[in-house]
Amino acid sequence: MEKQSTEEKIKAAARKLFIEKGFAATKTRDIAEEADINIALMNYYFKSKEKLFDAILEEAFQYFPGKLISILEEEISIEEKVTKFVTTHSEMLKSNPLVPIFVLSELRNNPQKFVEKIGMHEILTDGVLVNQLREESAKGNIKKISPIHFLINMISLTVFPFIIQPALLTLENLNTDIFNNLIDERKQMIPEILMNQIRI
Amino acid sequence: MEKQSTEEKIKAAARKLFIEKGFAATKTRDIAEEADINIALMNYYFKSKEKLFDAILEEAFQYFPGKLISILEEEISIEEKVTKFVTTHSEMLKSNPLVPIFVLSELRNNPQKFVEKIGMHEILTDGVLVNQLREESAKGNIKKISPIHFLINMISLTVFPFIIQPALLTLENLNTDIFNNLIDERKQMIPEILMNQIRI
DNA sequence: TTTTTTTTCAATCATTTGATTAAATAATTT
DNA sequence: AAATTATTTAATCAAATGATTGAAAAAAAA
Repeated sequence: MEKQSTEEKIKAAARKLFIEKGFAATKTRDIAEEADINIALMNYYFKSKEKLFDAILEEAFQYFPGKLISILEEEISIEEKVTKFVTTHSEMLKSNPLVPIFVLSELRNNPQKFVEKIGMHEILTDGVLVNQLREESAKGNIKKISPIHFLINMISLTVFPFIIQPALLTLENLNTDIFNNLIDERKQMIPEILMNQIRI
Repeated sequence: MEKQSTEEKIKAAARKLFIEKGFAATKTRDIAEEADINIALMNYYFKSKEKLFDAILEEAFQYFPGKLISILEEEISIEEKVTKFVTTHSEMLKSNPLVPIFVLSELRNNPQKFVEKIGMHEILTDGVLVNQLREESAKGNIKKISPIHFLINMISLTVFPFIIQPALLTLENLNTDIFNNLIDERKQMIPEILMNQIRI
């Protein structure tokens, strides 16, 4: 374990707590304690709790969605793309299972910000996947489907289990390992479901 | 508009704000202002902010999931059941579109409570739908499927659009009417997807 | 080494927040 | 009407919270 800079310690602690409890429920003193630093240092490095939150969000947005969106833009078949997207997304979520709850609960404060950062509009109108779905159905290779429904279905089926994960894990016969097994099963199942729907 | 009792005014205001902003971000003074009452009345009627929250949650749980769970227990075919469940659920969510974000973001504070209230364990082990899926696949009428995946898929596909609704509504070409149209389309689409998956 | 700059700290500030009090008003009972 | 009970209010409290200060310590530059 190499020594972290104070700035990194603060970010790591804040990231953990914001994700676990949300912005409003995370107190500056919680962050200071978790990071094992003096409260004043939080303001010294980040000016305010809000700016710290923004900094963390900014970083997360740089890494997290970019990787997924680039998959949507690859020039591979729809089936390959769906499989790759769902697999990659599932693995990312297995490493960061609390992220979906965090995103959805902060979404209500500033939905615009999230939409812009992800580039949702472009994905839905000009994205390669959207065009593939249009072209292939025009050629008669797949059933006609509304791209927005197809995307919503794909993301719903992948993300939602993580949203209810805290609930599922309270069941006696369900622990993290079993949950992750379910997710692995879904990496095969979800593409099958989606392709089933459009296969002629 | 008939006159509301003070207690009802407080509950209505609190319900609105808790759902919009969550527990931690909703301040007692916000509730008092929204309800147009003196702050002391909140404590007079409900003792504390937390007890007020619990009272509202209690009421919501009495109404909301009960109706859906009873559908799962009806003695009708799987296809009828899925269609009825998804339709009813969608209509309920159209009337209360912010409920999923509220429920799921408060879930992290006390997942046990939610699981118990819904009776999740019973649904997953002894529920009529779960048994139907087992029996029909044993008879060879449908493909073998893990009931937990089937339920997760059904609920994911229905609920998730409402989770991203605030984001979707920021898009220029998407308003509430168009969103509700999408949901209506999904009332047909989701049962098709689910039955496609298990049809032999 | 001395000076300067950067980083850290304990103490404290001002505001916000959940809650309470005691008095005033309204409603109900006798 | 008088007495009693229930409801409402303005004022206030104590704790929590986000942020700041000025001095001390550590690091870097001269």
